[in-house]
Amino acid sequence: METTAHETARTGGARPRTTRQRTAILETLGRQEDFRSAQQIHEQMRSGGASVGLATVYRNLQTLAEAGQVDVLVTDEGESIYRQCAATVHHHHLVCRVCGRTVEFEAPQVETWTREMAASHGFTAIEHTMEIFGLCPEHSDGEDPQNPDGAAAEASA
Amino acid sequence: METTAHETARTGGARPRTTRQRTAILETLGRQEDFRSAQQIHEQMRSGGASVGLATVYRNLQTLAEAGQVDVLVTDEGESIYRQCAATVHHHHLVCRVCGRTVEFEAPQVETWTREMAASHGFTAIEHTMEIFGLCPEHSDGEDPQNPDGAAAEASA
DNA sequence: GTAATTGCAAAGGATTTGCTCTGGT
DNA sequence: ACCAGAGCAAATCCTTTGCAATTAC
Repeated sequence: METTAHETARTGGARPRTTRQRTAILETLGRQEDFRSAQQIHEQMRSGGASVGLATVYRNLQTLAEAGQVDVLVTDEGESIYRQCAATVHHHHLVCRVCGRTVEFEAPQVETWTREMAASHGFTAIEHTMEIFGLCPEHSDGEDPQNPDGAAAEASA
Repeated sequence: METTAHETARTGGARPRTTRQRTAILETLGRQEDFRSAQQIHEQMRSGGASVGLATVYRNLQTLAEAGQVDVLVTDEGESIYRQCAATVHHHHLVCRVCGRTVEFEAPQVETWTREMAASHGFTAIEHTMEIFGLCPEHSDGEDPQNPDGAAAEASA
């Protein structure tokens, strides 16, 4: 992929440069408490007066995601949405279908259980995804318990 | 589901016409024991001698998915993959990252736990997704012949 | 006979990539 | 100065859609 001749012999030796755009993106992410798509973030930044290219936003989000600095989710429409999470360890999300508000949580027992279950089938190198969607307290009152939106996994704001 | 009966439009059901293509698609799905993308299915059908348009495959898979006759998963690359599952009730999947071999399973305790957890945060109308990926027994030891990328970047959450 | 279905091919939408220019360090 | 990073547009990829020709019923 990349044959870097000049490489600081450092593990994962990518040292991110502090550019105006990168800073702005991180700052924007810091304000979000919900998941947003790259395009939404880009548009939001522009509205806020920042001058950033869409490709740059995509590239940075990708980098940040790989670095584990942001969490990524893929909606059922195949769109990637990002969020800067407080937790740095493996965790899951409880997302409000209406406002996108997100609660992070850990589920040690689920981790254990899935691992055992998978192992019992002879599977290794196990990984998993788990997301919970619902209506947050603010959007629960008097709402229809049967949401017309089937398995919608949209986090629109 | 193959009863050739005269159904009055009562059960809110649109009556799908029995076309050569639709039949072929269903038959192909019946043979699969793993998740496949629309394009893969289409190609496979063509290789098998069937003459079907890609759009038709997409349209039918969409219809079948809505009807609950097939399960859909969205990969981390945003591609939709389909599979005709044995279980008709809510269930999850344990999928091999190499060959796609899939094991269906139920996880009542997880269902319960997530429900309680979400409720404790005041959330209602709870729904969730959970998929497990790994390497099946056959692909656990050796390397991945197609994906020289052992550690997949699963959108863990 | 009539309307649903098919089939291209063109259109869409999200994300990536080539290449040049800019700006950190 | 040097090279990672930014920008923009063209290029990809998957999926959807418009519309005439088919075909099930």
